[in-house]
Amino acid sequence: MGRWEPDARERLVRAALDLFSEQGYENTAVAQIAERAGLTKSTFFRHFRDKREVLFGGQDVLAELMTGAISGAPAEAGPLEAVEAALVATAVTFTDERRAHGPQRLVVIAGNDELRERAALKMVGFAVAMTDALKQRGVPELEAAVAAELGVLAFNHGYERWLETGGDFAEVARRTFGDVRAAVGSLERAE
Amino acid sequence: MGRWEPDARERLVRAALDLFSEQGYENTAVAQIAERAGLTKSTFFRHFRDKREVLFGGQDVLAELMTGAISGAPAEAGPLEAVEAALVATAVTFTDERRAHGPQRLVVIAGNDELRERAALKMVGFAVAMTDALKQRGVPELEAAVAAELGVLAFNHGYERWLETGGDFAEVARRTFGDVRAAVGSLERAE
DNA sequence: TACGGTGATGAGACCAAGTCCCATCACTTG
DNA sequence: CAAGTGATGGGACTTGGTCTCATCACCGTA
Repeated sequence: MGRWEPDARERLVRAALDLFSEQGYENTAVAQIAERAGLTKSTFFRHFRDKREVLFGGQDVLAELMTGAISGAPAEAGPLEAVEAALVATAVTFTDERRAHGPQRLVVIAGNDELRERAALKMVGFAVAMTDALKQRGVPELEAAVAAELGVLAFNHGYERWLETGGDFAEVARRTFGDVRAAVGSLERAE
Repeated sequence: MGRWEPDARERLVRAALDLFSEQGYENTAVAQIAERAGLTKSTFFRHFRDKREVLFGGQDVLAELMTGAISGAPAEAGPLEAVEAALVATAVTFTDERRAHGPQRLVVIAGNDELRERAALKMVGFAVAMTDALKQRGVPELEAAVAAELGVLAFNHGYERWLETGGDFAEVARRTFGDVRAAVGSLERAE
């Protein structure tokens, strides 16, 4: 796998993130990102399906980790325990490097509709993946959907918490999921 | 408000829906949709923000109905009751005409990533709107988020059910939301 | 009946996203 | 050292989306 300047993909991500922060997402052309990374437009689209995807690389891995954890959970585990295992399983991808540009990334995404749209699709993807994995364990459709949705909610809140506080993501995820479950309990008791 | 051939907007929707069904979303150019509707590309983009939006018109009205119902719910109502009221409040928009092209619309959306993306964003929009409205009632952040998410889940399942069975959407929504709440209960009891 | 105002449309230039195809270059292997 | 492989460069091309200006139908008023 020959190549001259290594890490083309990461250089593109860095360049994109910086340019988006400096001048906004829509004022940045793909050609400009490629140029700053010392590459061309062609190469950019060889690494990323489209302009948005440069900020969402590796999310398919997360979905696989989640479904794997749910399928591999002990038979006695309930749906919510399986979902918690799914969240914990994603912790391996939450590296220091990822934490470094996380906040910058969130700001950029929040500031643009196209990017929020892509983010929403990714979350739906997680929910669908977990729902299917739960159904495969014999969990009824609607219970699976609810459990998965709670999991996604905890994942998002946990991610933000992790960016603020740092530490082990598995720990943060477990705590956040516990908070979500407590919130569910409060709702049920409320009437 | 002068105009010669009336209902330009609806003609565009019809033309788009038919063309998407016949040849697929990505094989259909905006110019072609406009042509079939007896209009031009310019006019299309005057009615819809982008090509996707032709399938999602009027969804902002839904969000307003939801937040309105939550804000207007009696003070004694718990978060889940308020969310149920939000779902019921959207029923006024579920007309026979909407039910007529609903299934066709769902098939088209399911067959294309861009459209699923837009649909996902709309659902997130609902969730955020309901969460904010609940927080304004004094519901804690996380409880509000959970309640809103359960509401969106019920809304989606309810919509599909309504397309299959017909009848009053308010009725279907109430029943579906009840099912979702029951599923939550099962999850809690499961461990 | 003639007039000007208003709102919706048509027409076309223009830019950037994304696709495609082919040439080229670095590096590896026999 | 030659052939092969994988990543890149470059440019043509289509289409989504924006923008500006001209045009047309209708409405109210004098």
